[in-house]
Amino acid sequence: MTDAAYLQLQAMGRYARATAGEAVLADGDQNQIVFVARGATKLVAHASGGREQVVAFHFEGDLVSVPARGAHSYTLCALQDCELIAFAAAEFLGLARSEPGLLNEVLERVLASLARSREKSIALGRKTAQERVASFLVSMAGRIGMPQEGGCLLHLPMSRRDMADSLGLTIETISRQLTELREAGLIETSGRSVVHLCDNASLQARAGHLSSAA
Amino acid sequence: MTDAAYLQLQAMGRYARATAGEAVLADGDQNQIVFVARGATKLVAHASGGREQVVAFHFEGDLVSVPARGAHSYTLCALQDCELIAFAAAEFLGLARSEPGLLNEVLERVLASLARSREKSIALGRKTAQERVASFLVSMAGRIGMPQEGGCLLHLPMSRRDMADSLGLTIETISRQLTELREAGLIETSGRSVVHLCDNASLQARAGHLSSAA
DNA sequence: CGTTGAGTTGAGCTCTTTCAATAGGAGTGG
DNA sequence: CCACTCCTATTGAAAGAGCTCAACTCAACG
Repeated sequence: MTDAAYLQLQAMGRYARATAGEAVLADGDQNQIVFVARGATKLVAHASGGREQVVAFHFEGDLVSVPARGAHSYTLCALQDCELIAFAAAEFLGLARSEPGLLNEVLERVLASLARSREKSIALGRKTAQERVASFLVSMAGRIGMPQEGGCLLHLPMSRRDMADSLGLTIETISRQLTELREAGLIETSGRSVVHLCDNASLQARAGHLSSAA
Repeated sequence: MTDAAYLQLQAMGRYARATAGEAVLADGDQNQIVFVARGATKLVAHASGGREQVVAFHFEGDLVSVPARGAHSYTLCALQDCELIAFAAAEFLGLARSEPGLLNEVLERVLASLARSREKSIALGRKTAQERVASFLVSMAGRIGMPQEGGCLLHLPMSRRDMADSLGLTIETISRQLTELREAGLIETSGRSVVHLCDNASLQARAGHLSSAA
């Protein structure tokens, strides 16, 4: 990227800090692009009747596309203390047009987001509660898990409610499924947010993933 | 776009025809980008146990990103007779890098796909059967509906099974909900695939959409 | 060390699914 | 053009997965 472009980017980006639990960006009238410099966030969609759906989680280094308000409204919320850089999507893409490298990078990240969103659709549309929870753990392990001998260690920054709102379940069901997975020896838990995945292969099987041979 | 780029694009694109019901593109080992020149398609994800989730529908002029096989496999299927142009995503993006206009166009379409995918997540995660069907109709009306005085006319190219697999329901539930909407006077149906939306406002209310005042 | 909110566990209920039977549409061949 | 057939869609009754409501337990923090 050229220095000039970099400066422009800095000029149009709004830097923001947010403390855990805080709404960073309420739904506006235009699309936003947000870069998560530090921390973790959730993108929450609001439907009628106060129902909420967590549409995506984001971690350090992730890029988030926050849609303008339409049939539903969206809010970006901090799960932990965060540092964020927000851009109006139109401006950002206008600049990026003259910076193919940047544009390409953004496109690849957006494609990855799309792929994750589709995986979520599969879970929400066709999987049982247990499969959803297992899928969630496997997915999180891939994004923020710390590999250990004989497993993977997870520090989940989100609450049971966040998981429930992400998986289309209730907190009670999340709790019950975690208990079942624990009793099956697939995971170990410690406190509210630490999960140790003991048997990734079995977990993937319970996640309803296609076996690679299929 | 330059002529040279256009020629390159033509050279790397694979043209394909498909008849209704046919699988156009089984899951490969690399991402694909497909342009729907004519017809309509569905992108189907396969989970264990033969379960299928329709992840997206596409119509004439749409661009589809078909993911490589991962935890689930994806198949692009023709709903009607189609003409398609398929690219290996890596090649396509390589060329697009030198064509910012093209890249930008692709990015905007992918962002639109992401937004639709998220709307689907809301439906699958937090909406009742009736709300899902109403949302589906409203969404389809926006994409392929023909406005009429006092409503909107829809020719749905997909079967009840496709709708069910898209909305995370069964064909029986789809049928029952359509009946309810018909009896409530919100829609009229004719044959298998024609639906007339009589009252868009009420339909949006039943879709669980946020009222614009909220 | 107590308080408070988050998480877990249990029992009954609801919405959607499942299973089964009927009706309807589209295409075919007489 | 109509009758026949097959597959899709509709409708009904029973079963099940997850939800709701309620009580209890635990962990973090002052």
